[in-house]
Amino acid sequence: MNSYRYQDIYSKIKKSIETNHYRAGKLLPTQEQLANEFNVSRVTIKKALNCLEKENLIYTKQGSGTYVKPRLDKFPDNETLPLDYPVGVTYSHRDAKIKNQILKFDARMPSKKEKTALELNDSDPVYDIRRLRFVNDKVYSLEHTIIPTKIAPIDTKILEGSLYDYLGKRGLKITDAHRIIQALNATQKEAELLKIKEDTAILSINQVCYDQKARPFELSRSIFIGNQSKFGLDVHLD
Amino acid sequence: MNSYRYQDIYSKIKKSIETNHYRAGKLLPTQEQLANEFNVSRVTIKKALNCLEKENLIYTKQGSGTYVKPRLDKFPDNETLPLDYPVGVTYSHRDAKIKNQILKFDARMPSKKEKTALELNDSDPVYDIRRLRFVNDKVYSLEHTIIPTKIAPIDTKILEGSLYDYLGKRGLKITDAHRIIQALNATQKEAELLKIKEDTAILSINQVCYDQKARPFELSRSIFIGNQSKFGLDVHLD
DNA sequence: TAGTGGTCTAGACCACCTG
DNA sequence: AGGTGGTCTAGACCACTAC
Repeated sequence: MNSYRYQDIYSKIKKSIETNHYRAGKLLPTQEQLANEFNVSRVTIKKALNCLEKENLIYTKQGSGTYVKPRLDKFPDNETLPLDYPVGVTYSHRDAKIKNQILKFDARMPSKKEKTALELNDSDPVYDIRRLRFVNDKVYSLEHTIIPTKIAPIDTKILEGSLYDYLGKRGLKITDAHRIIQALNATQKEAELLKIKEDTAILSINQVCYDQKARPFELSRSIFIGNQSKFGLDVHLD
Repeated sequence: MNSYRYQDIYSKIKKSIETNHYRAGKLLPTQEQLANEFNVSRVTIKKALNCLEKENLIYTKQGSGTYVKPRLDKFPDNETLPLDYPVGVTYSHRDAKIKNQILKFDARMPSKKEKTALELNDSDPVYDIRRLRFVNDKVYSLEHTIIPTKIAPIDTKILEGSLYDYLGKRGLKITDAHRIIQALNATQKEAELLKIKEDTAILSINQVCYDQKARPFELSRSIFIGNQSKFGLDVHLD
């Protein structure tokens, strides 16, 4: 029961915006009026409005009022994948048929770079995983993942499903990720695996994942076929 | 004078974290103690801490305390460009020598797609601009920009500098941008302009920019040479 | 059970925009 | 000048963690 007053109010106002009860570009009632309507203090209204503002649904102008933002409709085509959410295919293609082919599953000691990036001790081994991912039986991406073995025991069965779901169930939550994106020409080997011609443009995403305590727990590189994958990103500047 | 108590406290605590007075991974004083120390109410402390949490410098655990996050050092090499800030080169390469070569500067009526995307009336023309951008005398990117003429008068002089700076001075602030990123093989014409071989991988960024009222005011496509440009992104999930 | 962060109030004052 | 959002207080109670 995650039931706080401000969350309740937040949901109700949000619904009112979505159902066009509060019209885009128009003023919301004053915070005072809302406070009366919901029988709470103005501070609580403000908290709810702050959530809406963070979600880009409204904006406030001091001395003038609170306005509803016109709806910017995200990514209408399901082809476009959000770049600001976990890379795993499972999150994006909810309704599609996902398959993972495991090309490599091994454990070894980390390289110097890996040890540094994952903040490991000399005694900590890592899993070294390569997977080819299919969406609706079509080759979709190639992933290389490094995870310390101490994070969680992993087997091939898990790797055929969603790794993030598995880790999530064990209490490990991704809260931050650091990504580096680059366009490259596919090497011969990459092209072979992705069933494309050599030198076809691919999108490469290097990622470090962090948990809530900012401890790194995964290092990965994913590559996608350029003309088959679009990534979208909504930037918000303060 | 943007001087609020919570901002002041925010800055002071931030400095204390940066100077390692409050150590990474360790507990901060309780909110109560901080409230006494700064002679404010606990609510004000909380507001300051919320700002720090939003910036990813601390995290709170109910019933336990407030912890300092280990520092994740952004993008150490200046090669990597932030993907969550304006695309313009001027923002990124502060210390480099920037030059813009104008390939095309024209005004015309918008296409149907452009008219829709920019929410234009039948009578609104747009500027159609193509620029080749150089960093330290090296070809860096190719940009195609569409801007309604009613947004601001633009001339070639302005286009040789930073368009965003110019628009900013006129009171137009980018607050949101919607981007679509894709890796592609350069066409013959693109390759020629960027002085690369045909089919070299390029990174394409399509962008719609919005002002504070969520009104679109710019449509652009920028392409970058794949193996010369890396883009970075810090993702934060709630 | 004790201690910490999370929420909420009622009222006050400040900063800003609009007529 | 009047009205709106932004900040701040002092105190209360709730929810969670750790022991």
